[in-house]
Amino acid sequence: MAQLRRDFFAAGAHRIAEELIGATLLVDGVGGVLVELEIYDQNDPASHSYRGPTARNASMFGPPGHAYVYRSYGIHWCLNFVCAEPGEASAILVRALEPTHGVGQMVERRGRDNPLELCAGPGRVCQALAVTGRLDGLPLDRPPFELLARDSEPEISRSPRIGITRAQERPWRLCLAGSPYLSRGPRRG
DNA sequence: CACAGGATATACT
DNA sequence: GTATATCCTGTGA
Repeated sequence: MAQLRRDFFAAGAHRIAEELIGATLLVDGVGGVLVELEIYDQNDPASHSYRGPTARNASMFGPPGHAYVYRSYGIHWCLNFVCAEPGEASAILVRALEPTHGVGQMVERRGRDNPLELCAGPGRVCQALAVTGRLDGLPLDRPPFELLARDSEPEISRSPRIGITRAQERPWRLCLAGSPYLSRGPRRG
């Protein structure tokens, strides 16, 4: 598998997200296969970047190929990949992984061992991979991050995004079709 | 199934 | 300043 360079992200988030389903994400050697992603672009009322830069979302307006990590509901962390298309600040939210590397460490960090729930949800992914605000703004092609391109093209299913109230109709949740590691079933948005 | 937990942002007074 | 909403999850009913 080839390491993805950060200029891979200097394109539209929609196209990039399709190419990332099935790729492998590691943080300090711990991680797995990306099976669920959501797209947020600047023309999107549900995106943090919609109303312009703030202290929290500054990374979304920085160079593509970097991480945007934000605190969710005051408790959890959520990891995004910053993308860029002309005139936009867009990002891809990592919602679920299929655990493949360092499963023991993930179980230890999460305090739970159900493999189907280890990384099924954006907050769980960050807990299992020890992603916190200290990684906000860091490049994705340097340690502790590692992104490996997929070997073959998977079947992708699209559905509405989760946990938002605006622009719910946009089918910008991308899943690896049939994966049991999703944060929710492939149906029902 | 309902809801607490609690950072960050926005919309009000 | 207060109030309300949010890219969520574990716990207890």
